[in-house]
Amino acid sequence: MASTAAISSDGRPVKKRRAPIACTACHARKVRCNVVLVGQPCSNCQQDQTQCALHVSARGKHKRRKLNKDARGRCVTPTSLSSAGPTTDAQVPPGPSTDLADSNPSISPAPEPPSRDEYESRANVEAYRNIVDAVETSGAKVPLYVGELQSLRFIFHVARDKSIASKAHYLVPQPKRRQLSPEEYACLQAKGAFSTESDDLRDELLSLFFDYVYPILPIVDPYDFRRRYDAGGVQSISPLLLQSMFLAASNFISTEGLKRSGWPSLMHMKRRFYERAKALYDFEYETDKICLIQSVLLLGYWLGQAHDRTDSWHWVGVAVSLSQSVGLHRDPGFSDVPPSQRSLWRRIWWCCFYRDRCIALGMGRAFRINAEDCDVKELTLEDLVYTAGTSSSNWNLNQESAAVVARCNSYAPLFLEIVKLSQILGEVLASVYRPLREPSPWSVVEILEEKLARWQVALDPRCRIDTPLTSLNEPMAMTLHKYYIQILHQ
DNA sequence: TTAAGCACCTCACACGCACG
DNA sequence: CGTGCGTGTGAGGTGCTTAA
Repeated sequence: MASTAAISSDGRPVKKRRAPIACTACHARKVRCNVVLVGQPCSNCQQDQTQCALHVSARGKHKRRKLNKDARGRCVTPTSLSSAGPTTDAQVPPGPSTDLADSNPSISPAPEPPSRDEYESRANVEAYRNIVDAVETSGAKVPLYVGELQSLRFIFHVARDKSIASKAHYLVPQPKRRQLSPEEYACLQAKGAFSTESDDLRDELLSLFFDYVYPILPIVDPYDFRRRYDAGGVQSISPLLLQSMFLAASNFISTEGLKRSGWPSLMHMKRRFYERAKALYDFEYETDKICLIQSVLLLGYWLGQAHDRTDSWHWVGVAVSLSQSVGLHRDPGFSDVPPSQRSLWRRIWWCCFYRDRCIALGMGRAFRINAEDCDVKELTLEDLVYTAGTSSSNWNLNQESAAVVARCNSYAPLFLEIVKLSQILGEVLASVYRPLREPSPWSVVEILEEKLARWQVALDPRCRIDTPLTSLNEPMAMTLHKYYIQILHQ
């Protein structure tokens, strides 16, 4: 009755499948609803100009009675009668049974045309397979995250392709840069978005970046960055990333450096770097999401004014959102992602984590990252230290770049401690920021105090302000960062 | 055209059985 | 004995059909 046998073009009866869910209006009128096929509003609601709301199912919420063992087998219900009759497609058990039918042509029914649902799944599988097959091609790669088994990966699951369904992270060819219209290009040019500054100022800003920004926000791989910079010059660096690095580094420029640069004031300089980067971001110039995340994290260094819509809070939110969209919050597991990429992704994720906690503390708001939704491995020294080759002379970098990478290596323990402190800070914030809950009991405060005390005891000696200098070559910036950690702790 | 009775479909859970 | 799979069954839901 419900599944009426309509007649197909070749004369065979075609079973009409029921919709898995009907809208409240169709449900009330007891008429066929196509909300699943066409989306809201369904055809009936559209025709009647009524609101199309989905009916909340109570299925599965009712506790079932225990079955009477004796009654089983003897009692023949209408359901069991219907099951004994001609099987509907819904009653065909999934998996091997269909394969068995396929292997025996004598008992296999005539092939049926795919249903609409099946057809759409096949088309999606094909589309995603093309992406996955493209992984083998050479050239720049960007991450693709297909989520959990109940999301896009479900499509692969439908296709019973276990090798695909077991992975969520992929590296796929980087999409081509969007073709800018002449007006857009002229606008970016007018803002100076492609300006690389004079050689002296650029080198000074990049040097400041790696000494003052990188130790507490190691979002780029210094070896990879300097190697590309040495080989391909400034043209090999993304304009968006470059302007963002300039912005972050300009906070640390000396008075003499500012005078030499020719900019009228520090504020003027920072505003221009920010406007250039923001213009590149708004025109969607950059297609590599990893590069986008690195850049927007740095844009968080723009403090702006009280009424600014795009302040640090905004940019950290964008960075966290983008990171989650490419799956940086999840461990890549068995995915074919090389170790160097995994390390970089981990660093970027923990940078997001640290900035999220830090901005939440500074602005007195709730943090965005729920630690329970993330299973990224803890950061280690190996993720932050470039060790290939025994000495910097083997690194295939020029002398200046090798010195930068060596200094970055020495800063590594600082960020490890910052991450540990951020994790405790998150717990402290969660215990304080409870608008709808009872204040945390004193016992929780004591536990957190103990955690902080334990962190201080276990603090890496290289990060302590009371530890004597290990070497006369220790950079001045190191001392500054040690004090920063102490302030963060207090 | 609309309202509603009711056949039967779908889902989730209980249970039995095979297998390691 | 534990685990996984297949099957039976109760409950909720859909929508065909018919009467008003």
